Amino acid sequence: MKKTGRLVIPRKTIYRLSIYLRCLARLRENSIGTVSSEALAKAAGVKPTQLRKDLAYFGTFGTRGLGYDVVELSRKIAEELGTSSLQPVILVGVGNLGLALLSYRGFEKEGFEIIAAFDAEPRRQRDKKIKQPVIGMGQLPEFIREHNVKMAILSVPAAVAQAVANSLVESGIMGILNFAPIVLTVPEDVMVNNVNLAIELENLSYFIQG
Amino acid sequence: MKKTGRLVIPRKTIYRLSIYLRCLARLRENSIGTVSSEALAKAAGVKPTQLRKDLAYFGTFGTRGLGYDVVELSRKIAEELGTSSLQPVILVGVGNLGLALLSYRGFEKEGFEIIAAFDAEPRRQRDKKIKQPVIGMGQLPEFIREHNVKMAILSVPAAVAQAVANSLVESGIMGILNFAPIVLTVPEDVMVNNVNLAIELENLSYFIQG
DNA sequence: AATTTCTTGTGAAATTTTTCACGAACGCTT
DNA sequence: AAGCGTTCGTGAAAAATTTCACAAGAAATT
Repeated sequence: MKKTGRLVIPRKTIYRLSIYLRCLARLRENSIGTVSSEALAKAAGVKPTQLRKDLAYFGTFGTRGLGYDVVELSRKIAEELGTSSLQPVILVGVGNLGLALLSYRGFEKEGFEIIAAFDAEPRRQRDKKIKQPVIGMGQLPEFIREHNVKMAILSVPAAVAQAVANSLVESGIMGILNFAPIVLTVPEDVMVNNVNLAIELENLSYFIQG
Repeated sequence: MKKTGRLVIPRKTIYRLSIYLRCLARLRENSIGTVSSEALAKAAGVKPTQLRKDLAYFGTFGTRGLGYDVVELSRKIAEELGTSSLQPVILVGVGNLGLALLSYRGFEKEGFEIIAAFDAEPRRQRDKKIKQPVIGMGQLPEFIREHNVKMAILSVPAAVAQAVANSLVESGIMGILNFAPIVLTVPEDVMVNNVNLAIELENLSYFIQG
């Protein structure tokens, strides 16, 4: 009963696949060769059946009675996520948060590299800790096309976020990680993921006072 | 048909309430006094019926034929979220990301203040842009109790995240905004929100290459 | 004040997501 | 090689969430 036709995988499942991948990486570091759905699910904070359902969307990799081969499963998930190859990313908006993200090196070891930063006032390049060039907004479209960049981190003020997003999309950006606290309007085939730290804190705040 | 007994409001709804609140703030800045569910929903990126359902969880505030009073609805949502009062927050782990978050002033105007930072090596206080004191981990429990802090931002390396989380919980922290790329195990009444920027990028990457 | 127009609030339907339950497949032991 | 104990894969059930459809209520208009 193997379906070769690619099913649509829910967004939530994709998120969880990323989590599984990180748990598997830790297992691999500890030289663990095989893992059951129960153990991996526990490490990922989900139920075993959910893990198995998630994997079932794109194949069957386990061995009954034994579990999953850690290396093989890692490879399959990475392949499905398309994380195998490095993705160049640009960052737009070198304010407080933008600068913070640039100085954070955590992306690199996960397969992403911020290759350049853009700002309306590029002379703000005062911070020595960042290695990326800070370029004026005028050169943004040209840079995106030349380097065939598909993903952008948007950390500009809310007031200009939509305008900048429009420009990004026009130049060929297909995915935006948006830190501006507004809902961006983009064409259907462009993907936006929102991150709003204030909302996360607000959310915590709600649930802890019940 | 008014229910006085408090319904359990789904987590997703709480997230959206935060979004509505920000949209309403923008309307207020523009001196708009009244808004329909259709207009507000569009600004928030949801369907009108969903907005109305979300609000219905904790009351009925609209006027049929007219819409919602922007100021009143803001107040009601803020009240429901418990955002009315300032919440003190601490940050643990002044590495790259932690330092980045400290220098980011975006929380303040949203009702949260990072009152102190902690690190195993507090002498890392090299950055002049941050105003918060960086304190040794030894004083963490004492500080939490003395200042009655309930929320913490966790930006330590994955390897020590669980241990630090345990210590936080023991000292009385009830909500953790976790940037460490592992799933924390905490008591049921403690809330954890995970933020993983690499996963967000990975997720984008998946959907743009379909 | 009656009528029209608009927009909310909500029960019901539809959809999505999660969980359950169990047959099937495999390794291990005897 | 037969039997036992695990653990996967998956159709079906359950739960959660979203959307629909429309009655009801309020303002605006004539």
